[in-house]
Amino acid sequence: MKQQNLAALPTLAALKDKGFRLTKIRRLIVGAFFSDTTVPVSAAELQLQLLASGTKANKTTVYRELEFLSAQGVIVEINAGDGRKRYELKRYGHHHHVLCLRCNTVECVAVENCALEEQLSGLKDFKVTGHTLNFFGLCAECR
Amino acid sequence: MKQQNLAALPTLAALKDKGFRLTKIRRLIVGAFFSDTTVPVSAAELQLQLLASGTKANKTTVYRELEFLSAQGVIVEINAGDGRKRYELKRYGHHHHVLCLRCNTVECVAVENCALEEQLSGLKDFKVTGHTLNFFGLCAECR
DNA sequence: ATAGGTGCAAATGATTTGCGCCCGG
DNA sequence: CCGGGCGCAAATCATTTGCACCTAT
Repeated sequence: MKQQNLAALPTLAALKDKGFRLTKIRRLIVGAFFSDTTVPVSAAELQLQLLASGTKANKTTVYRELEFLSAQGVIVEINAGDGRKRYELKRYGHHHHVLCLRCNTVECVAVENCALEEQLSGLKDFKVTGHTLNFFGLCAECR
Repeated sequence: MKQQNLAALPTLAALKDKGFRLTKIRRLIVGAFFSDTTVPVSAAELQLQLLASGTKANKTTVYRELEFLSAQGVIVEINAGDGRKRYELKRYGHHHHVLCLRCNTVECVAVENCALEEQLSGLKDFKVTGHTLNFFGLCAECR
């Protein structure tokens, strides 16, 4: 059972190189992000995933690990606008999100010809460093 | 002092026509949205504005009024991604927001050639009804 | 008078923090 | 061994809800 999530290994090795420990929970969480690369997860969902795979992790620990992995640039925070934050693996392909207004699930999408930051106007002295773009609607099941 | 916020009067009249009461707090809140049309406000900020203009309003009342005005289509909810919701007057000119990462202020901006929803790809059966686009960066004071 | 509004206090829900114990290197 | 990690409980913060009182119409 140790051979799963090979994709996570370089990231784990990098963390270790930086002097951080590779605890069981950390391995599992990083592994989870690498095994499900399509849907951003919330802290609670991640805690449930761990539980489902047989590991009880404290809520606080999950929050702290998400904060840690964000700080390390492994994952990024997604804010869907419903109360909870979600996280996904940081990947350099730029993309955006689609949210179902009924069931609150989040999907990733691409936008063609995305050069939004160059198209801003009316900005007085504002240094833009990034953006988020969320689409809202109804997913296949909720329509 | 009764002649201020003339711009709010049609909206107030419309609410009255629908059978809702024009209480002092309601008039003041609608008036506040019409008098400062540039910056989305949070519930707490709005409560402070009322206080500053001499009216004590309960936090709960402010939240309920914001919910009410949203439901009536007078204002719209903006989610900046920091914990708090903000609201601004609903206007039909489509625009987006710029957030300062340091002081969390929000400004409104226009994006040229904005046809985002037509540019989505890879969406399986998702019915898109709207979007939010937030830019992040540093405002003039925080740079 | 009467339904819509308001205020206060308590509940909720997500996230954070303090602190002592534990374990990976 | 020892500092980073972990769990538990309590604290925060924004927002919501229950309930009794108030007031615009």
